[in-house]
Amino acid sequence: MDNDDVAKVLGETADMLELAGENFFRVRAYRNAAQSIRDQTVQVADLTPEQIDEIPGIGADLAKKVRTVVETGDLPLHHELAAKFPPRLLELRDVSGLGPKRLKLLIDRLNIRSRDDLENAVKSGRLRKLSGFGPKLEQRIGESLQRHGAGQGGRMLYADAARIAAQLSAHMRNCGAIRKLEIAGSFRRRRETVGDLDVLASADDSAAVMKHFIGFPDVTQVTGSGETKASVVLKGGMQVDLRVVPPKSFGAALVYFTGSKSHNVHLRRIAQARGLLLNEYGLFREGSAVAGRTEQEIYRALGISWITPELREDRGEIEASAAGKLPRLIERGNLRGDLHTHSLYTDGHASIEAMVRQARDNGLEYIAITDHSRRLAMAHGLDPERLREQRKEIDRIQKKLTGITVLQGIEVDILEDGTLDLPDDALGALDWVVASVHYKLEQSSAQMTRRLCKAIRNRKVDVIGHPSGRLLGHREPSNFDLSEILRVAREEGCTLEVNSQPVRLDLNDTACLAAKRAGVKVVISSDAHSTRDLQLLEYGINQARRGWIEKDDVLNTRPRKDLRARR
DNA sequence: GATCATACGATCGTCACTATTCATAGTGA
Repeated sequence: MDNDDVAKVLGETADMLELAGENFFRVRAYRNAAQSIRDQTVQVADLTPEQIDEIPGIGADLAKKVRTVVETGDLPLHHELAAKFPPRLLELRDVSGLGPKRLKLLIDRLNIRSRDDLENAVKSGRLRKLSGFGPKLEQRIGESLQRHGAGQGGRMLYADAARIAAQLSAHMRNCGAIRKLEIAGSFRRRRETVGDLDVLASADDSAAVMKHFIGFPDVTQVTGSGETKASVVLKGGMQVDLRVVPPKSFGAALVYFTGSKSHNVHLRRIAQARGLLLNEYGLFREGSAVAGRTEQEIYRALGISWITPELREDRGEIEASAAGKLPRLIERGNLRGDLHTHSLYTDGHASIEAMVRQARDNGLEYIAITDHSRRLAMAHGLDPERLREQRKEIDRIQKKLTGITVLQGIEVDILEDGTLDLPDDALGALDWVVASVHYKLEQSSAQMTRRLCKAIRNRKVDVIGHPSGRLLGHREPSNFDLSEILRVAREEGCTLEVNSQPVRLDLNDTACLAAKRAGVKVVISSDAHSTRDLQLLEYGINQARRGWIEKDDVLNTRPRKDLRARR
């Protein structure tokens, strides 16, 4: 059990307690504990009960329960509650417009037990007849269901897939028969969501590899198993396919299974034009192998240089490679600072000092603390008065700590008319201003374009945070005219954020590419709400790399003194 | 269920928006 597993049990317990009508504060205690555990940088499994008790938000009772979860993988309370509700109920948690109260009503009155039940109830118009429901709610719920079903198509966030991939790779490495191992597919291309994992192994004894693979502890079902191929379903529903190939074909298979499909089609066309045949077994001329052992070998034989998986979408990378003009993509080591982070002043879970120390330990030269502005009441957003208090604390910390520069920033809300949630003089006193939209995201494209452009034109604004506002699997991006936004950003010298939260990754890859082509700089930021979150930069980097972003396209690769050319 | 602290019992992020019972409950950030 790692921290995320433990947190998941507590979080689900909270959900079910809430549904059972439990005291709201008890529910929140479980939720807070789950969050606290997610924030930990050490594994709770390695801690004594006393040490667990010291984690904020965890008292004697929950500490005991955490130990139980760690030791048994389960919690009696969780078990008990789960027995009271339909087994597939938790899949309804994320439906927009459905909270615990309405969900409870649906279970009790309409005997809704799954997504399918709910979908049928919506279709037959039964929802609107319930007291408290009406046509509009019914429609909203129907739309949300559709978005979930179609939009993500059962895909998992990259970060979640990465966790599974790491565990699986560790397991597979214990298999002596394996010579080489890669997880290919969209995971290797670092797409923002991943449908399934394609594991590729090279070995002479494939039977031994098969056996070892099926023995992975999280396997719940073996859906196929032959001599060189096996498919399993893991706990949590992720499908994993394994292919075992001989070493002489490993490179070819890796190209083939990494994709994308359109990239592969393009490669095969090039092979054909040269009188070659490319497939998953190798590159052949008149039946005899020309290449196949490594990817490099294959690309070289096709007359182009190796292309990093993130670029393999047939968006011009093959032409660029042929012309020797592949971009030198941004790397984690290029980033000097993080320009979007939160602290206890609003909805962060760590003190400013803790955030700064962690950033320094991570090798950053500067960090901007950018808490929310007052419009976000739930986060206890800052007004000018509290901003001044925060400035004093930052100054104090800056005096105490060397080796890192602390900037005072803000994540100021862009109000619905495009004005900002704080007056210009308050913003003017700050070192860094992120401006973001957090509500009324469903405006028309014309309205949203105007709103964002107005914010961009405000000279106090340095960067637009998570520009589209999307939440993968939960909320569609808002509509706006990207080329107009880019035109104005370019004109004004304003930058756009690549937010590294796994559920955001916003700008997305194609928008990154559009920004680069429009001459607009991006800022890659963690939007960290805890010290642990500061590591999320990795995911923003992935997305930026998929969007052809190079070091010079990214503002926070510059030294602190060169950050604000704009004002 | 955790935390604070007149040490047992009170307190625990807030507010805008939506839909419906049009003043209020529920949700969402």
